[in-house]
Amino acid sequence: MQNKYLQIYKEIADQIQGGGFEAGSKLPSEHDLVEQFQTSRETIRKALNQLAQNGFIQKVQGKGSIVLDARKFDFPVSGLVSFTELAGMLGGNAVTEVKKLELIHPDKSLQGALQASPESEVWEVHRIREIDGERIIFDKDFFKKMYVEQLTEDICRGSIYEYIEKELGMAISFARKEITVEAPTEEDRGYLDLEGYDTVVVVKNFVYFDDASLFQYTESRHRPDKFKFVDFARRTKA
Amino acid sequence: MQNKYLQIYKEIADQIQGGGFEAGSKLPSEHDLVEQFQTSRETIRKALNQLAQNGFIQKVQGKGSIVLDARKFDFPVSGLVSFTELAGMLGGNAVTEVKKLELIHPDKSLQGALQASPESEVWEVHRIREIDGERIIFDKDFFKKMYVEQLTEDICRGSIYEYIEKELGMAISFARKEITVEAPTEEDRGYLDLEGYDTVVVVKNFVYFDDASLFQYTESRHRPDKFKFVDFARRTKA
DNA sequence: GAGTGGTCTAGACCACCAG
DNA sequence: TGGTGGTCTAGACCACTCC
Repeated sequence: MQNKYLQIYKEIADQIQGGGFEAGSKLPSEHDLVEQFQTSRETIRKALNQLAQNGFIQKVQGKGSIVLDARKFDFPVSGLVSFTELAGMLGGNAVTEVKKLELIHPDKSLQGALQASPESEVWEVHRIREIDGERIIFDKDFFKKMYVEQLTEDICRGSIYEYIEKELGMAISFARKEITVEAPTEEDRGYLDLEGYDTVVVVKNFVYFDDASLFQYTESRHRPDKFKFVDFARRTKA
Repeated sequence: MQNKYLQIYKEIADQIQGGGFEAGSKLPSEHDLVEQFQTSRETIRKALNQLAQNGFIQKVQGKGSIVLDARKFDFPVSGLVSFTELAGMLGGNAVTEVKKLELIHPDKSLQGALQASPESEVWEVHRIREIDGERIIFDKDFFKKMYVEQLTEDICRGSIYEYIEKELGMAISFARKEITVEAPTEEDRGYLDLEGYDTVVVVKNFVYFDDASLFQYTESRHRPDKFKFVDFARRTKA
């Protein structure tokens, strides 16, 4: 165990999710929590700030911390509903098919997106995501080879993300997403079961490491009817 | 003037945006900043955490704070590219047309979305957003009347948001967004210049006040080719 | 080992909300 | 007026990076 404020965060978060605190009621005051957890007030405040950022409570000056209804928001609190979550929601079976797995030299536009030189090597991965036999999502990933030496079809069938964090021990720090709607390319038509839809939802993802270096560029191309994105934006104070 | 850490945040943010710090270089250490601003380290750290959250810097333990290239990201850092920003980007003229402005009693689905009783009164506002004569966005807004007594066409032609924060002095605290793609309704076809597109991008917005009460529900329905959403997600530590 | 950011403390004063 | 959260301080120790 470590990180006292994270322990406190987890304990309170569990209590809220488990119904230990009623939605709409108030948390004990920071002063009370200091006594309860035998710690300093700033540490309690760090835990409460995490709770507020993650949608568990809402802090109101002069009044207290109001417990929000965490269950009202079908998870995740924020972010793209991922392929496996989507499959779970729809109750279907999820299959990933790797269509391409090659080392390439980046072209002009990719050099810009990845901040890579023309001579550098880049993994290009194409994956099709199927649910109940329907090809719903076409994922195009580009990784700098200097960060990921080996990439196999097996790894690609799972979550490349997870592989990198767990196996390679590199911390993915933040990501910038852009969502637009475009006309399908020939590639899209070949890969996806578009069923008459003449648009695809394109999610462009720029993923960075902890040291601020750009690591991955991904395009996720979705059939429009199966797409859902959820964002829980919050004005945070420090 | 107040809030020392916000002043420090602004000063450093301005320097980064003005090119005073090279992208990729490092900020002075927290220790140095303590001396420079004659304050305590925790205050400096609050300012730096804000900078990190807003995409100006990236903190790396044991190394320092790396300056990111703020200009690389066309603004805003995060969030829906709003109507007026969109108009600015496209260089066109923006016009808002108010199609409906009425007090209604919420139906079943709206009662759920707004957490309102059937007897309560709710403002319903329909607005069409035009750029260069093309009707691009159809905004459907619902406000609880208990929060906003008066609403005029004039107010609706501008930003209702801004009106509430500035005039009514209520602090809007956080919002939950859901983005999906749907087939256009008859209403959409009547209001928007869809030009053959057979989808609309639907952004559902749930807006809350500081005291965690739900205040507004909005549906923003976009012609797909003019839609863009940007999200700058970040793993934050406290 | 020197320097960096990450956590934690114990106390202070302020701004805001309620009765 | 008493209780709440918001800011700020000065110091301590730890974990990590780099030489």
